[in-house]
Amino acid sequence: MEKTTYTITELSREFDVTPRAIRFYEDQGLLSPAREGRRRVYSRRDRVRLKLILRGKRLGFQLSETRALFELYDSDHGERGQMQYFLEKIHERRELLQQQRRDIEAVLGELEAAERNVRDALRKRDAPAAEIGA
Amino acid sequence: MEKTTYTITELSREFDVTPRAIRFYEDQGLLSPAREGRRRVYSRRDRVRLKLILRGKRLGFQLSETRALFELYDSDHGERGQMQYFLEKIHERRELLQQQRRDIEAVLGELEAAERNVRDALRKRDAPAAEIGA
DNA sequence: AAGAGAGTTTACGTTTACGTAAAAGGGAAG
DNA sequence: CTTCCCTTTTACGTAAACGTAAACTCTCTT
Repeated sequence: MEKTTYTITELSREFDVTPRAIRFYEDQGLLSPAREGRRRVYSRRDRVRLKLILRGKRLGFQLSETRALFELYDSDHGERGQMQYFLEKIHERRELLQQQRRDIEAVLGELEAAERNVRDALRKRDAPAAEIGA
Repeated sequence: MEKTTYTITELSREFDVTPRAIRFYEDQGLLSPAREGRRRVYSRRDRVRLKLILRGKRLGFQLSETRALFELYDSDHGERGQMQYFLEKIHERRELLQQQRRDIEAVLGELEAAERNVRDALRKRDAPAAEIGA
């Protein structure tokens, strides 16, 4: 059987975040785990959301932005206005991500160039005689 | 002739940041423009650095991290230890960027799927008769 | 019964990256 | 000279995302 519920410490270990952070995401309206008495019980849906939150963070999303996307996703898909709005948001986000990807390509390229330079310099140190051109 | 110096407002307009931000980067040791009296005069090197700072920001670098990279880059390339350290930093940074790129691919994929869903839903609204299957 | 260990609430503290306002210094235009 | 505009310095303010500490509550375990 696949695991179907999680405690806060399980999730915090799996994703390497503190329980404090997870509770904070709940405060901000990004998670809403069930309760068993006072204790929080996380479903698989909660777990997926946590994963999405963290991925969003890695990409520079603010929590409020991620929450807005969740709300849009949960909202009434029948409302035409909502859907158009959602499409706009998707478009904006895509532009940002594509810019980010270009930035990454640029930096990766520069890193490679820098690495080659350093390696060359190291080679010259290790075989200084070669510098004479023989 | 290519432009060779810039004022703070020129740069702030070109890159769409406030002068306040540019001065702040200087406070943090990321820029060190010349002075003409009290006024700041930015060279092309300063301009390049500003561009790099902003790109770093888009990728989630903290200013302190960008500064560290600048310092490494400026530092004594003759010192073997420095060079090894630089290579390590490059490696770390590359791993992070590659993870980020994977995140972006994932999100772009999800955005596409979400967009298709919404567009389908819109089509069904616009041609409800087709739902019957005729 | 008593302690250990995890989880909870409440609330104040902290860091990063600037925003914003106040006060003052040129310089160039009228 | 006065006015206007840009720039500078100084300094306090702020939002986001938690960290950290205090004081409880439960639930076992010994």
